[in-house]
Amino acid sequence: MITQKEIAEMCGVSVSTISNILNGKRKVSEATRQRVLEVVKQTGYQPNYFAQGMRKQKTNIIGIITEDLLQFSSPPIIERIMAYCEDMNYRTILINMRMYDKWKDTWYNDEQKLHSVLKPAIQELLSIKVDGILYVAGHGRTVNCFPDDFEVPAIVVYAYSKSPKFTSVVIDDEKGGYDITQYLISRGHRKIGVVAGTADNLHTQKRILGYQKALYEERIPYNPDWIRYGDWKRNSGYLEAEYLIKEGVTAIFCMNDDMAAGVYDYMYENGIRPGDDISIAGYDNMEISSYLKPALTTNELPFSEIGTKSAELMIKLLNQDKSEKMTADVIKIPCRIIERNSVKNV
Amino acid sequence: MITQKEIAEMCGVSVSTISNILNGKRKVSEATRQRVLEVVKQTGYQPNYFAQGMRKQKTNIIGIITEDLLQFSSPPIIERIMAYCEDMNYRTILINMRMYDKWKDTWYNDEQKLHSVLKPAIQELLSIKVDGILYVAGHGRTVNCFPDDFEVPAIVVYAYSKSPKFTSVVIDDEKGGYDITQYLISRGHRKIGVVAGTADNLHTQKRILGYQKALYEERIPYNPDWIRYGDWKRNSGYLEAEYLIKEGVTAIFCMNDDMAAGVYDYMYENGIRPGDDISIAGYDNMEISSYLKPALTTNELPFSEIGTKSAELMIKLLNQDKSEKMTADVIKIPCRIIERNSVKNV
DNA sequence: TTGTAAGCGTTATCAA
DNA sequence: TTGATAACGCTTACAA
Repeated sequence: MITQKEIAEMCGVSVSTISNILNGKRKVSEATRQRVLEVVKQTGYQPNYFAQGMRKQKTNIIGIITEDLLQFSSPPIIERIMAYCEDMNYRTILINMRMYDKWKDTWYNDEQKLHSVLKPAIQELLSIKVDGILYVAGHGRTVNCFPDDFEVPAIVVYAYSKSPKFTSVVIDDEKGGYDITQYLISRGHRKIGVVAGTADNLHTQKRILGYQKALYEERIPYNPDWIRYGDWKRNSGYLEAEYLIKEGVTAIFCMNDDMAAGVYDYMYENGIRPGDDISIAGYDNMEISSYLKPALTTNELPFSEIGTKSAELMIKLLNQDKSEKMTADVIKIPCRIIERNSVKNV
Repeated sequence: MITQKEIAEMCGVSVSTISNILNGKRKVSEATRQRVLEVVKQTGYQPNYFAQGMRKQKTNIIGIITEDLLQFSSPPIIERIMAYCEDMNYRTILINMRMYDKWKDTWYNDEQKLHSVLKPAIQELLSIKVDGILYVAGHGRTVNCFPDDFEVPAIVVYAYSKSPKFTSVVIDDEKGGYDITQYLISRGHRKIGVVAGTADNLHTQKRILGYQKALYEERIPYNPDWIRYGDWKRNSGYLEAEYLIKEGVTAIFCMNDDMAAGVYDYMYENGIRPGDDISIAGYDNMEISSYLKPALTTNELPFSEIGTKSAELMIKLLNQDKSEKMTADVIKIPCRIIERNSVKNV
């Protein structure tokens, strides 16, 4: 690994001159500049980030902490964060806490478990002197990741920050629920059942709010019995379909595609044609939604936009004056309806 | 960020004493040891990895370079690498080259494109003084990632290293093709068609070899016309199904689940019952395989094992004597057949 | 048993 | 326009 010292020797100048040239800091004669840059190019010299970071106390590195890399939301979010940072000449460093591997699904609201792995992760990033930290949640909820007096710029991604000191970037679930319901209504449906997620889930709650809002705006009465809570799994779509169909709904809004598939299952088994007889809308735009027959109309999760937006905000945070302290905020990214063939006019 | 110097002051000893205690290097009086460790704990002191790495020229960090984090193979492989390294007290650092984002699918055999991003990535890891590098390919093939005289321990994961100097950890495709064919034969099938991947693909070629071997062992004549090359997409399963079925095969081995789904499509459209009338086996064990009706028997890709094995080899490499130079090798990890309902006895 | 000092590769300050 | 030197936080050889 070639160093500035070696370059200096090869050029017959001092290391500070090399450093100055590389950083464009001071006036240097064009002659030496050329000579040095030539050697730098030839040798393929790369600065040592460790040494740089040590000296400058800032590294141009942005730390990313992910709750779980295997969550389907994580890779696309992280990918876009990395892309944006790369474009802006920042490096990234990723710490994967692997919560699911360690605790299955018992950690969502267990602060103790979370902090037992989060604290070392943060320490590591701090010790490495990252310029900022992005916390990428793997499960949407309100999460307490950073202490209120945290000194490094930090943003919470795909979950709501408990502390109002930190900006969160989240899915706009209320709008998502609203849009889907609105879409169904625009196709003439007025009796719309819902296969919701688990009742304690934030996504579930906000999407229901959106559903209510859309009904309200159209002056359609809201019937709480038509909200059926599932567990996000295919079978709970199957189970709740029966109830809703007996209630006489003309459309069913499922809060994920798997449960929508379960609704299809029930319909096929009972000679009801999805789409033609009863309309169905899903959520997530997972692979399965295009495989279903008829292909499922669903709401696409905006992971890429969430990633890009988060990185963008972080870099903005880093480049602002300390004085003008950007106020923390909750940034909501809308979903996009993917129209396929499971919703028909009534 | 608390440093050794501050700890030293708080304890009234020198920094070298602190360092020695922390690294268990030299004899230190139990009294001071206790005192120091107490303060360390209280302050939550964390060593600065930069400084450590600079001084020691070794960091206990393993670099991971991934061709593309969004490939479905990458996250599970990387997850297991990270898990194993964490267990063995190594940190990891991930560089995502994002090849697909940059060049769609035109980069597989374009060394120029590859090296334009790989070289800086390697430089970065080198400058950071990682102890070793794992190269995680996103597309199975023979790849030229490291120069022959590369000084840092390196392993190629999910692809074959062009240079024999480096160990590769790959899927055992030949065994995979063999196992599936063998399985079909054991169910009484003797006329087995294949919907293969693209002809120039390494996975395709090796799986065909396995197919041939299984036929040969059972003295079943090999009919090259029954190998139909697709493009991995669902529709090519649909297209090739027609030919194979007209040829009178009783079973079809598809080299991925998507193409198997295409075969199902053709069968449904033509009143042929998948499983009952003609048996089907897939490959990959993607989500869709359990959704198909009947659920698809398929070969699971051993990403976790590949990840674990790679990390294991790396750490073994790092801990061996320089002298006994472990010989580079090609480690083949077998797939596992997931039996579902698409294969019936004939 | 403990401390001093040099050095890892940079950058910043100051002097020449 | 350039160079010497100190400092960042840590480890280690050597001295005490």
